[in-house]
Amino acid sequence: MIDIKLIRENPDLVRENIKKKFQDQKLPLVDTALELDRANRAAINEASELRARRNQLSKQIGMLMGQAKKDPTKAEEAEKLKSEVKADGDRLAELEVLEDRYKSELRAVMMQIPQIIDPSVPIGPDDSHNVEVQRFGEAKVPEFEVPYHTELMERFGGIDLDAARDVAGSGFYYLIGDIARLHEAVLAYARDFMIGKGFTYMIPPFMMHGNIVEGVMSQTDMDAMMYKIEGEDLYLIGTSEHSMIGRYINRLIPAETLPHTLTSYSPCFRKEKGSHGIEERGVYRIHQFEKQEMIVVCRPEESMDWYEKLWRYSVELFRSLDIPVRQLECCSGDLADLKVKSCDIEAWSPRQQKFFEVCSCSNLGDAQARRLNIRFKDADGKIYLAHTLNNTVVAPPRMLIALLENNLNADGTVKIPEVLRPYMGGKEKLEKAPAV
RNA sequence: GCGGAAGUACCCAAGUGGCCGAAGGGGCUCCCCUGCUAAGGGAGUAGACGUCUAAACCGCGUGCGAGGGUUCAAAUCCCUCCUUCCGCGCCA
Repeated sequence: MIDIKLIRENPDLVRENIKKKFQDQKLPLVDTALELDRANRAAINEASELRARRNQLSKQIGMLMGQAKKDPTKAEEAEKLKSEVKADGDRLAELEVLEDRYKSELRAVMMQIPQIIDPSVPIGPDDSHNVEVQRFGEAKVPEFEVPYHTELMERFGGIDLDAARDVAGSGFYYLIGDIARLHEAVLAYARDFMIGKGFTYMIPPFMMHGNIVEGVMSQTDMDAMMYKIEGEDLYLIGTSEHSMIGRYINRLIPAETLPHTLTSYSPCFRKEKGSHGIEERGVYRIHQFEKQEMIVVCRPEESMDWYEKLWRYSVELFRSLDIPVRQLECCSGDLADLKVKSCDIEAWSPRQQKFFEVCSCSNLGDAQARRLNIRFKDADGKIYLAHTLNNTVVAPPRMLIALLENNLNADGTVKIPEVLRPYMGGKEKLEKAPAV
């Protein structure tokens, strides 16, 4: 959400931004917002004048009522004033309804107007125009054939999708034995990696109220992603970012504690509406997965530096697991409405001989902060909206695909990267095992 | 889940319809006094949001857990919800 003042002062900038995001159908919203804003302020002004009058007269009535005990004529005066105040009551009630209506209509419109994107964001209509910025590590194609990841996992007795379908439907999994252990090893390693970078480890709620959902994501994302608990004002989180940012609702953060650099663990639940391609079977796109996340809440002028740091942490982590990656920058049309700038870290798939998304790093600017009222008080006493960022450290089910494929040996075993071995009881490789 | 109590500013806390946007402490800030001190005295201390404004000050409005209602007028009366505490029950 952007500042209404920006629309008042510079509507053309806002329109230009909408065009850059190829959302021309939203252009009329700018005028709608201006109109509602004007009407809203007019209603506020008239209503507060009436309230001021009422307050004043009511005070006089109070005094007259007091005096009426000695002097009965004062009671008549009081009655006269009462009817005067009452006469304004209807108009005030009308204005109050208008105020509420304009306010909520304006908010609804403002929620649809996209965040102003960073000037550095490449312009393009959709994800086909995303830009590869840089590669890290050598993307190798082995001599031997690399099987589909579910087949690899089955080789080590590590997955049962059939039973998961019976129990919860497609999009769920049982991980078993060393694969399950490797999954947890990756999470534990990622957690410690971020703690080593000075981040604070946190485990947030896995459910949240509707108002938090609205604060952290756009309506379209919400419809496509979120599971609601029946009969309760509760949603399952789609990522720990949701409840981690929600934690800051209505907070006035002491400036000296900034930046807040946090790393959170949570399971994530997503509807993943619609059907997906043959390459998204197995544990690639699922309704439930686990993720280690990084969250930063910082001063506005620092958010771009943090953005750079955050995606580099992802690269560093994947490189420490011998997985080649690349940075892919989101173009304007592919950028979610709340985001100022965003990029994906993609891991190399030797089987597909292409990169696939494993991390998503975003600078939300003040968009979430304005929706959720997340502010900080500076040393000079002034109050500003904070900036929020998030990035994946690692989401193990999906990243295991890259891990298994890139560390596959010719003999069919999988090398366990050294950094993970302490979390695997010292084990150096995965070997054939029967499924249980 | 059942029963009971409570939510007032940074903290504690008074306040049951009208000069209450809110007594009194503590804390904090500033000042004064004093050389032996975790002493005494004085002053200040509702922030925030909205509106007005070129902007700021001022003014006005909102604001006593949240949302409704009654009333000329609500911290105060009524309703709903949330949270916390104490019992009982249940459960990792």
